[in-house]
Amino acid sequence: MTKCSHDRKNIDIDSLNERVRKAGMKLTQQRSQLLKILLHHPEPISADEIFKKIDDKSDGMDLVTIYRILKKFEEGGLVSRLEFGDGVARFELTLESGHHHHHVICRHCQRVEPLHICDLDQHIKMVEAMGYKQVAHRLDFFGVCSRCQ
Amino acid sequence: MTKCSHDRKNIDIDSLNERVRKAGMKLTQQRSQLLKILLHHPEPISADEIFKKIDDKSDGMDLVTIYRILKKFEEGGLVSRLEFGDGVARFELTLESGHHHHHVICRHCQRVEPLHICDLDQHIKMVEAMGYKQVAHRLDFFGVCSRCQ
DNA sequence: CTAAATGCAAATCTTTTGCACAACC
DNA sequence: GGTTGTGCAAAAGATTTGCATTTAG
Repeated sequence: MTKCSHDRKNIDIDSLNERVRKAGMKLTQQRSQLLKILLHHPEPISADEIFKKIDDKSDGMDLVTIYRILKKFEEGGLVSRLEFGDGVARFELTLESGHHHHHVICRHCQRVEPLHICDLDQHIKMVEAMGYKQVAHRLDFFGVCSRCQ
Repeated sequence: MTKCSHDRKNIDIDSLNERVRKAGMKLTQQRSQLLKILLHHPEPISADEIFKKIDDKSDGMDLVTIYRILKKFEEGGLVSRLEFGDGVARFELTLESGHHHHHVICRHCQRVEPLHICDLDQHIKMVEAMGYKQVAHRLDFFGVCSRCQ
């Protein structure tokens, strides 16, 4: 039902690296390392989680650097910042060409699953009718997943 | 178009106080003061904004107390916690009996406007079909409001 | 009276900033 | 070579916790 893993396979490190350069950023060892982690992580991941993943491999990269790269990548449109309400920002690769999805978050285990439907045209039209331009939206579902019930 | 101010008038301090007691909490001076502020504030408001409102009147209540009350109120279902992505949690009174609304946030001035339509039945059914129980959702729109364009 | 709530101080957690050094193009 | 990025230390901002004192019921 979800196309997540399928989509993910269509992104490779090379095209990501190219997107870094296209955005006018230098491609450092740290940045490609971070891209690899994002690419292979199935769910939105926080700066600290990334840091711990790297730390385990005694292959240092500073937490500060992670924050800075994530901010740069967000500005460059490579990653999207998500907040699910627990005070920690999580990040995921922005898929190409307007691919757009939402999230289902388990209230119990915090696991995140993507939801690949989005039919909010009438909502968006209404917001535009209220006078807003450049309307974007965020839609998340919270529930208790089958494993946690 | 929005029913916000209308709905708000239908809530009075007395019924709020009653909800505090029903939730098994003591009704302190600080709590009813906080309720009044929430009642008369048209948009979701942060703990610090509440603190400053009170501070202006030289009528002290500790910031810590505000955080503690808001957490209690959230547990008791009196207020809803919202996060719009700037790292600050904002709160609003939970309107009674399933009244449900969303938000339109101006990317420029951060002003929040309520949106009183919600027609996501098919989305919710889909999430339930994925195995989730107790499905709730959050939908926010971001745009540039007419004043800021 | 007694459990619950508050105030104050200090801690914690996430994220940001300053500055010297290193790396990419 | 010069701009851009990184590491380290320290700061900043939001939120939480410990503990003694106060207050609602």
